[in-house]
Amino acid sequence: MRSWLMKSEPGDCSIDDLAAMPGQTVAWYGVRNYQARNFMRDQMKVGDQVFFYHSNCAEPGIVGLAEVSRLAYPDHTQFDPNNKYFDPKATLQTPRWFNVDVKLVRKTRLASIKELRTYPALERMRVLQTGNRLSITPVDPREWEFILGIL
DNA sequence: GCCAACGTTGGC
DNA sequence: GCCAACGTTGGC
Repeated sequence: MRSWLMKSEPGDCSIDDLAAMPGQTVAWYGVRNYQARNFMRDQMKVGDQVFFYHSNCAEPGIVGLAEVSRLAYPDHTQFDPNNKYFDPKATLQTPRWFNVDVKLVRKTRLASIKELRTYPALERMRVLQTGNRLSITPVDPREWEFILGIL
């Protein structure tokens, strides 16, 4: 089992939005970055652990634990011309974008990016590197355990 | 709102 | 296949 960090803009889907979803589950559609897509399509398994992270907001940071609840399948928004994630180069036969489903495990306190940066144990964590823009990053097992310990 | 960092696009 | 221009991300 692997561990991941997945960013979501709270204005788009916050941890409370996730908690209010049927089954507390959300389809992680809209990823349009190949590296992030490949993580979902090629590596994520049902049961993988996820830190749910709020990005591009007043208080960015980890706000909950989640898990992968469905293997990657074609992202339906790529086929819809009226959707902002529409991709004219994608077809039903050759979809370009995939997403997993993510299910809430539990909300946590906010572990802000500012706080996370204070821990030497996390100084190599992907999401804390300057210039990192990947919305999905693998989390080292030691980093996962460390963060669980401070939540 | 600023802007640094990064990914993508497209002309050559 | 290079690389400049452009668009986006996301912390601050």
